[in-house]
Amino acid sequence: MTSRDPIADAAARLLAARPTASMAEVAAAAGVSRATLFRRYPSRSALVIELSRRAVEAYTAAVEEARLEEGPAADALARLLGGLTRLAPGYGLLALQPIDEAVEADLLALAAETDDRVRRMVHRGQESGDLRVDVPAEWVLSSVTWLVVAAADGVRLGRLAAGDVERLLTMTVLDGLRRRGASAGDAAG
Amino acid sequence: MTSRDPIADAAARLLAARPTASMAEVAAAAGVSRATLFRRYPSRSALVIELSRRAVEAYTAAVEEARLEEGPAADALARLLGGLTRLAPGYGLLALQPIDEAVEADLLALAAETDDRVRRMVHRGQESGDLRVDVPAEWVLSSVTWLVVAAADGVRLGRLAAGDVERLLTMTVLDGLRRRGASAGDAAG
DNA sequence: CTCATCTGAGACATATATGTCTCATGGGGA
DNA sequence: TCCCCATGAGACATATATGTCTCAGATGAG
Repeated sequence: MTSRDPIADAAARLLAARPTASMAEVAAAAGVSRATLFRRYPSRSALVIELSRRAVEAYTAAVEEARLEEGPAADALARLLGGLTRLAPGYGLLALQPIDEAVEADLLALAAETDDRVRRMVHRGQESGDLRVDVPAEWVLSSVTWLVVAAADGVRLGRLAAGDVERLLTMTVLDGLRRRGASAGDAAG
Repeated sequence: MTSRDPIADAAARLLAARPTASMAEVAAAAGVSRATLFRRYPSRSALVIELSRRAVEAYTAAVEEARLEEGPAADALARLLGGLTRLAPGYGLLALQPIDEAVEADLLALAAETDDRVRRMVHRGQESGDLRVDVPAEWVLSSVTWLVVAAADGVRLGRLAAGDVERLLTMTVLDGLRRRGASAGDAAG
């Protein structure tokens, strides 16, 4: 996950994994001094807002790139998982940072449009027989979001190989959500 | 999730959902004053250690109650999910609290024995043909752990009904991890 | 070589959180 | 009714974190 701002990237990774980290620790993780961090971001709150904005943008971009309206829903879901797997190490648990409520409301509103695209993909998959109908789109959204965090955490702890997680995720999520009887590669049940 | 100590229960729930909450906020959530909280737990660190100990104990008890050595592994996994679903609201993200490294090492060692029981259940399920063999036990452990957190989070946010989550989890996790061709209730593929 | 820009280090002020202590109050048991 | 225990509230001290500022040094461009 790359961005134009290595300080923001390092900060996001640290705060995603360690929500209670101080600004001194964030600066150290970013390889700069506290003074430089504060030159770039005037407060911890400003930093968290910026990182949260980037997280929502990255999520929206990943959903865009997954082209959820194209092809079988299962394939679209696989593409989505690929994109989100790349985001999770840097953004996964950032939502745990305290943030101004008005800003949070704005960000949630932005993310809501993107969430809706995912829901619509789930619904069309259920209508086409591609995805199981006994699972609400809400659960698909939640489980996908948290499983990419699980994958990132497993890699961070050295329990999973980074090269394996996308395949594992895709396999297990698809088999958990696909309609019974459908298999990988099938377009019909 | 009930315990003999309502202060500890409330503290665990708050810190699981909001890792950056202060002791004042913990006290408020527990319905006691800061003075009383400090009478019961001499420091934030002491509180976090106690809550972490309880989390590991509860995890161990849930794995014990799931009787992972009995019956088909898929059934054992379903029982485990049921037990862990009840734990997640109170303990899910508690691991994000900073804790003394020596204490953490002790707790990890305790949890490791319980983790091994889960791994053994996965292995015997793979040997018996009950669970898919292309997914490492590590991923089973990770995904189960984080999906129960996802379920708890979904309920907390009002997106999922508490009564539904165990069924949704069990269905989707089992279908994601079961060997291809096996179905609910089957003992053979 | 000079100058502008950026940075790190550390001092300092402020804010917040933690932890301690004291006193008044309330509840329950004898 | 009395006494003991537990509690809340708030004051206070200490620690930690945040945020600001200044100065020296390094780097790169002209």
